[in-house]
Amino acid sequence: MDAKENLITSAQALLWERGYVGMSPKAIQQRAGAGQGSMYHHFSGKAALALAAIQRSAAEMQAQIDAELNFQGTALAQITAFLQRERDVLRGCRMGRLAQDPEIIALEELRQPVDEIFSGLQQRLIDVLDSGQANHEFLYVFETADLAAMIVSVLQGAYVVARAENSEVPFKRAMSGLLFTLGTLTKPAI
Amino acid sequence: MDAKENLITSAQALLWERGYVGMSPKAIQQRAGAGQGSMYHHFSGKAALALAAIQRSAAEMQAQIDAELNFQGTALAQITAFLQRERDVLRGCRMGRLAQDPEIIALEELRQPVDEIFSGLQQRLIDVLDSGQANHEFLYVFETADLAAMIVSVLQGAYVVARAENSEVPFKRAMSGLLFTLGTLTKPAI
DNA sequence: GTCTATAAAACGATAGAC
DNA sequence: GTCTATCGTTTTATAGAC
Repeated sequence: MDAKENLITSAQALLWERGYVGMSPKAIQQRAGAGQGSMYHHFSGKAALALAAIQRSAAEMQAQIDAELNFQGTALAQITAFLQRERDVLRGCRMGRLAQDPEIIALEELRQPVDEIFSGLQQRLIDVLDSGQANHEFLYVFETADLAAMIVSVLQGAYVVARAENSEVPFKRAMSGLLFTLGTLTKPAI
Repeated sequence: MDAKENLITSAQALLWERGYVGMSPKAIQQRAGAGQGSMYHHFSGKAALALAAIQRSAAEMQAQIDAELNFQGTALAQITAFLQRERDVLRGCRMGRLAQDPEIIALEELRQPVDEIFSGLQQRLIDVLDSGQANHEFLYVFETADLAAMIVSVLQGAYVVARAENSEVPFKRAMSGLLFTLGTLTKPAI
């Protein structure tokens, strides 16, 4: 087993569960099955290890997003598929979790990967919506950047509300509401 | 100055900024200008003080929501006014912040006030949307619970994305996108 | 009610042996 | 590379004087 790898995956899990503030070096080491010496040999400290873990998580998410929003089918079909993929709702979003952490937000280098995921996802959605506009899939001309920001926000907010209520129900409702409203943009009222 | 009051408002601020995990008794005391003895005289410990602070914050938010969604004007007008009120975007939502905290979610009594705020806000929005449906303000018949969950989620998620990008821009875009889509539900395509 | 003293454990890291 | 020992600080209290 590669201790350095174990430390990174361990930190990834703890950042997801407890955030930067709630993650201690000791907890990382125990979960990784590594000692103090090992951790401080591979990383200069908690911040450096967290950076490696965040970058890894960001890369994993980016790969998933790239695979999902792949420009096949209509804009609505792509976005629907993206929104309906299986998610561990009550666990929340790895990146959204970090956006709430005061230390992540305070340290530019830790916030940057989080920023890039959200900026990149929005741009991807803008591209999809723009192609939908070009193909006249929508009944309206709209600011695609606004719709993209709204879609990402529904997803992030639905995780938040689900955790608050300790239930997947509000998440599913928010997705249904979003898919309904997006649907009305493509077909006229009855 | 009432030390007990100072301790509660101090804990409210720290919960907002740093969450339960990131808030230490010492920090609460310093911000409140109170000593150890004072805090432990008024509260049995960190959890008890946090509960008082969360309940206070929840009550304040509930009062604000009640004042804002007050059944005057059309459903769209009420929701628009609610969404457009001034917000300290980069500070985020007090309650949404707590929903991400592992210790808040783990302790039923700490999560409950957070749950109630979100459940209550959704119910309020459902009532507003139902009255809009009854008055035939919309072009569509839809599941008002789904739309309510979506609206609350956009708001919560927009805070998250704004913090991730350290910018109010995505928040404003999400609001614009939401108001546009809600608008299309009330008037036909051109 | 508030103060100061005390304390066991955890935090975040360093040092040096192996 | 990993281990153990050590370190100063912070955490989350408790105890008892005032």
